[in-house]
Amino acid sequence: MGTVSKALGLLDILARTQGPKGLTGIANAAGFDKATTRRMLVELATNGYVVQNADSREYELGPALQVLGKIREERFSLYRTTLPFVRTLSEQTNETVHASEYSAGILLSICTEHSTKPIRVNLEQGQKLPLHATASGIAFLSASSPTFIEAQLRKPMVQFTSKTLTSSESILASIHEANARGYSFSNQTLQDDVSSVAAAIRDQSGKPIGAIAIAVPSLRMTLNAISEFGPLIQKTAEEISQQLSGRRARLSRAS
Amino acid sequence: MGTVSKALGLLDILARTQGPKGLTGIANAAGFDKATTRRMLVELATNGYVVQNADSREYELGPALQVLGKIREERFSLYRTTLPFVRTLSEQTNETVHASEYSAGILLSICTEHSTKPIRVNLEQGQKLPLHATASGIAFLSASSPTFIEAQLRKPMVQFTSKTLTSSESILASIHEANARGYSFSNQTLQDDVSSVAAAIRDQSGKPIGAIAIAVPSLRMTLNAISEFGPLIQKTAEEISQQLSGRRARLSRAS
DNA sequence: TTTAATTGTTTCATTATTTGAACCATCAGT
DNA sequence: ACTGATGGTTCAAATAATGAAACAATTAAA
Repeated sequence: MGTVSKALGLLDILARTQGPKGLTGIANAAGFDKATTRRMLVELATNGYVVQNADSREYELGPALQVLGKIREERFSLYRTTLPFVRTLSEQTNETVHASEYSAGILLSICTEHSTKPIRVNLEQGQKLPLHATASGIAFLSASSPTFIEAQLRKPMVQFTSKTLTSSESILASIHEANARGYSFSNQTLQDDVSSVAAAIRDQSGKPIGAIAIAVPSLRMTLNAISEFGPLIQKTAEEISQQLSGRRARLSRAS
Repeated sequence: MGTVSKALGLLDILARTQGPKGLTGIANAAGFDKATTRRMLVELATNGYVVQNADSREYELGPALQVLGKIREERFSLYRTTLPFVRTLSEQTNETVHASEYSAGILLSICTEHSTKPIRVNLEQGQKLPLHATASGIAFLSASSPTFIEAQLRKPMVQFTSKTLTSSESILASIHEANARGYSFSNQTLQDDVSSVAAAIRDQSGKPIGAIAIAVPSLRMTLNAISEFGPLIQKTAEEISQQLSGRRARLSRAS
């Protein structure tokens, strides 16, 4: 692993843990030496990616991330487009709904709205969704080219739960099912007791760029629920894809 | 410069230039070798910080930045707090208004609203504001501790325009003036034909954490304008500081 | 108050990664 | 087919990263 990835890993740690963290805590979490960790944090700090509290000496995410995030959002905002859809879908179903964007072999959850029910699926900001072990991933694959699918299936697949599918054959079967139905379905493949339905979001050319999913406690994911949520998520994904392709002109005319 | 800083510099380049960029373009802009640049871009890409268009092979900022930016914003959002103030101030004055946050020796512009006048000050997203050469910086310094000021004045100060102040004495004089008036004033110290008034934003303890400024084409920055904008920016900065300290409880009660 | 323990910071010889010139591959235009 | 760009790859040499250990500073315990 290169030095850059290690440093970026520190950002991930700061993002995942709530609140600021001390040097040794970060070093332990990352598995790096104190000295190494510190040098990286200092370097990140001089670039504004983290800030160190002058009193407590603890580190936190820095303003540069906000700046870059906002620039990225202005240029290409799957987030902005999906947000209203995710919201309404979550209100309609009162279940957790999330959109994700493909990047570097995985889907990155970019937009989540939680159910208000006492038992609900909880999703962290920026949760990583492996292609082989999530409904979103299967939906994404089912909208991908055969060569892409092949390449992904050749990669090693982590077994997250006892129900995670890790063989090419079983994944291909899921993909075919998803293609037949128009949406994908996963049952506890990434986390125990979580089931999801998902559909791919596509760009103008039809190439998938992400996915949207409804994540439900497996208890509530009955056949009835599937047949209600499935078509819903399929329709929503299509609407988002359409808005991403065609409607830009119309939107800018209106503003 | 460490490898990490170099890689982060690439992100900066992608942020500054509009739209995607090819490998050689980025390498040239950064002044690194193609091979070096590529290795870094690949590493950034595998972490989601940049994405490469599969067809054009061009690179762009990646979704990880949005994710981290949003997490940071949730935890500590000077941006969210200042945005409404920046907006109303910009409407009131019809001039460019921007807020900035201190990080690693400079102020980072985090929130800008532009004037609608044909001649206006234009400010890039994430513009870096050196402490010695901007009204925001002087305002920030004038709210800082003597030891901090001293440390900053010992650093080398870049001469951006013919009017940039680069001696400790002249900067100290500006700081004292700002303290006397309650707001700072700069005249073409960073860019030609741009004048600004600014005031510091403080946290609970009174320590400055950023600044807010009105940036005006020097032509329009008359004595009248200064005496109108100055007290305005001072009052706004105080309101923001108050909201950052005390009002969190009240706001959450209201929601 | 003294002692011990914890955390942050610096150093420096060792080690491993980064570097960049040269090379190859691919594509677009002539 | 030739030419000039651009993206991508290789590998010995150069350099930067590493981490154990020492040190400092702060906090907790005795």
